[in-house]
Amino acid sequence: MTATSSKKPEPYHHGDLKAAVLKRSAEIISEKGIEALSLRAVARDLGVSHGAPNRHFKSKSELLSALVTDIWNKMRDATLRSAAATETENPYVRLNALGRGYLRWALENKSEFQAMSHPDLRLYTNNSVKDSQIAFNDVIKSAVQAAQAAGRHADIDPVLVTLYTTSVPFGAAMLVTNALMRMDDQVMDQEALITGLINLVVPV
Amino acid sequence: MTATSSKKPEPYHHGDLKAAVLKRSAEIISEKGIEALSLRAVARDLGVSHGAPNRHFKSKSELLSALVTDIWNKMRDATLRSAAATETENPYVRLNALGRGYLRWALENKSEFQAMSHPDLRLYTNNSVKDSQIAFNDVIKSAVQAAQAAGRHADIDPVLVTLYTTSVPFGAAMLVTNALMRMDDQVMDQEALITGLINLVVPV
DNA sequence: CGCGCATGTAGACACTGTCAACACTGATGC
DNA sequence: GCATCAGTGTTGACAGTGTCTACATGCGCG
Repeated sequence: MTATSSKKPEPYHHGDLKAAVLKRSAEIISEKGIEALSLRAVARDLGVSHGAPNRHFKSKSELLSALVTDIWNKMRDATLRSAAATETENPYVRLNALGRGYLRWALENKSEFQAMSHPDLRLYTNNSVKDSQIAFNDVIKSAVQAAQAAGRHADIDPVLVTLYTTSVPFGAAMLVTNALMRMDDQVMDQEALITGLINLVVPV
Repeated sequence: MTATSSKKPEPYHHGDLKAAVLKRSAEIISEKGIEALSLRAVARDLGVSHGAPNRHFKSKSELLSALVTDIWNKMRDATLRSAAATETENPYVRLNALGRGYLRWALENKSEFQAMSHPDLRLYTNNSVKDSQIAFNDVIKSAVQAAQAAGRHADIDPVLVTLYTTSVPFGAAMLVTNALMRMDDQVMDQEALITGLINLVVPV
């Protein structure tokens, strides 16, 4: 029955179940989407009893929060890396690169992106998730305001400009990954779409 | 026990259970959000056995599809009404009004808007939902192309321009209704936000 | 060495969607 | 006018879920 029946007697304590649960959960989300994630399924996959994960996560919400916090951070890193790669101080170029980096990450990590914005997270807003969101939003806000200082929509309420600037890559990612918008024949190359779209919001 | 115990003997057949289920489901979504919707809860609310709704909806998915189709249509009507109210043929003004109408509807019908874009709908794409989406997207696409013909981003791929134009109201609605973006102190009047935001995408 | 606390197990509970077997009702065909 | 039968509602079952509690185990610290 058990894979390691002869060699290891499957030690009573897993060793690092918490990390294993997080890892396997992330895999399931990537492979089958966040809908397919269940505590019991993860426990089964790890050859552990159904109640074991509860020792490490008081609720499914808590597990989700941990996962999504991690996803937010990975997204932020990818986005910032994309901006850093331009090696510029031109705020337009930087903002443009941030937008492209964000959108590219979302399209290439569809499941994670969907998990980030999953409605289940609305119910029990963990603070760590909120903190990650705020940290990322602050980065964007700064970049937007730097561009404003350089003349982009200089005379408009920064809150409005930030919302506008954020809405495009985010909204496009949602529309495309959720197939809410029919992309006729998607003959368009993904990178061309990313560049073309972001250029409409932040011309360089 | 039953409310009408003496007068009506609670007839075996409900009369129009299908409509009642749809109505009550829509109410639940509006009041408590789509997460709180369960077939059994609806059945309880209607004083009917837990299996009864299955006679009218083979699955929860089917119920959701019917609900969301209806929501899409109501959203489309509200949006088109907003555009019609301008009584103009200027494609810029019309497109701007469409954007404002869409965003206003989303903000004022938060639960319905969230239901429209709920990931559960990804699983089993009913055709009626798809048709409603396509019908609405076609309207938007036409309006966008009319504006292109009048000079707005005239030399850019229409697919790109449509995605861009749609992303702003949609993305903003998602960000605001899901509280994914921190709206600092939302001192800003809602109508000012709507107008200001849409003016950034479709200046008039 | 022994004890305590963290961890894992096993079972129970309430809830969900879905299905099949049964019951009732109203309309249709004769 | 009556039998039949499709439509509708009921009931019970099943598998699955998250969460809780009582119990078992074993690691590490005093």
